[in-house]
Amino acid sequence: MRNSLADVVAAALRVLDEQGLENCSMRRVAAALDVQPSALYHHVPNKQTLLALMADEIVLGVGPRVTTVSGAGTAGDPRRLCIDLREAMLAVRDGADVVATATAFRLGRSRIENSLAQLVGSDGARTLLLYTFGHAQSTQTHRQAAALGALVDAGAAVAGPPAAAPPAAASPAADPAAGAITARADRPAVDLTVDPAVDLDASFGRGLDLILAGLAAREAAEFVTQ
Amino acid sequence: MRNSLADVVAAALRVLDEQGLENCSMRRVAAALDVQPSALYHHVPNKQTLLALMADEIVLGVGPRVTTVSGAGTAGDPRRLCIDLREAMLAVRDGADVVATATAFRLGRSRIENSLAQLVGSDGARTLLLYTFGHAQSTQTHRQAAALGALVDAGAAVAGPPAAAPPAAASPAADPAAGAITARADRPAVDLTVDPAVDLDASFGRGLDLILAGLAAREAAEFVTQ
DNA sequence: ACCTGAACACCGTTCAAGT
DNA sequence: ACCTGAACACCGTTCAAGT
Repeated sequence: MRNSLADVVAAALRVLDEQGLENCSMRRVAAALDVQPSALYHHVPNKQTLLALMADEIVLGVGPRVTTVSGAGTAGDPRRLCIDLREAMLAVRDGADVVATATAFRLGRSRIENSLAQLVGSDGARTLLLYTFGHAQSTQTHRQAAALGALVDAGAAVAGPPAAAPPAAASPAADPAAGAITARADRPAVDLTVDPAVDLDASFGRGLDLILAGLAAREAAEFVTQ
Repeated sequence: MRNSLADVVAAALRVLDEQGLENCSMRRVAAALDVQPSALYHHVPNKQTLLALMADEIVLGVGPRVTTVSGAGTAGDPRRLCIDLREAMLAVRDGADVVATATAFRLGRSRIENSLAQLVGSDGARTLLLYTFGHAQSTQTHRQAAALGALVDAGAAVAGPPAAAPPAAASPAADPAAGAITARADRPAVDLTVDPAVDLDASFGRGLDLILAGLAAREAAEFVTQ
């Protein structure tokens, strides 16, 4: 016996984290295992299935915390669950895309959506889940773009009038009016990745609170109606 | 003069809608224009830029409705705007993925996020926007999987014990406990695409209302605090 | 059970060259 | 300005065959 399915999934996750989703090919996963590409098809019927298994692995540790210790982490906090989910996805490169896509297939039947549903009902669960996916995917894409832009941007100063929309990655300040202000300082553009105007972790928390406030308001309304 | 940039974008959108994102290759777009693949690079520096232009086109008509006619559509309704945005994305195959990815690059600077921000503030805007993206992407992926599963599923009845997770598209009822109940009726599984347990359009509306309720609650709280 | 080797029908992008 | 033709370094998947 040489490689197990678990080996394949683990190798695929390594490749994903190191090279990103667009470079996470069956051929590269095979290479990481020192094996021919065709060997993977003994373990997995196709790439889509492998991606689904990777998604399961990424969110494996995420679930309701049933530690009955009184204190910070109360049992079954929906806010905590969403934050944990987001962090698990952000922990591996392009993890949000992989998990969101795989979960969409089983919409309404995923383990995490069910956990959330027990805490806040099915409408609240789906809203929280899909908001979390949307925010995580945006965060991850935005950060990668910023990181890539920071590498490119010394050479990208003046390139002539762009006939249409400029390539997204090249121009951090996409607004043409702001271009003249920001462009062409001699200092390297250090703070692109940080971008204090958009602290995405804090932004996520505020959105979460907004949804939870909506749930609380609904509960209060139902109480009055009774 | 033969093809303009607009021609290229239009052709790309046609290919996207007919063949889906994974088949929307530069080579196929070129073929749709009766042109060599290399010709596209006269209009566009790379595929990513083309996708961004397609995204802009998909959401072109979406914006605050400033019709001052008293009645159904009041000026600048955030709920209407999100629904319009979602419908515009769902109207073209894989449109949600394309738009969500392109918008992530300009997070905080997109036209639609700004429109929303004027109505509900920046936190509310981002929450609504990213929830809308998350829900639309899930909806679109789920529907495509269901449609695909409906084609396959006659032959997919019994295939032996799946060592790990089964390919997502093949098994509509992923829960192993539910399998014995649902599996192997002689009738064709007609209602897979409809799936009344998950009416995703209504689901989206309820989540939207939840977020808007949270915003209203926050406003009320601030009013009290003053 | 797990893998090799070869093949098939594809990709995005570059570049010299044409009109 | 817009396009061709050829090339480069890749894809996912299949299939007969080996051990």
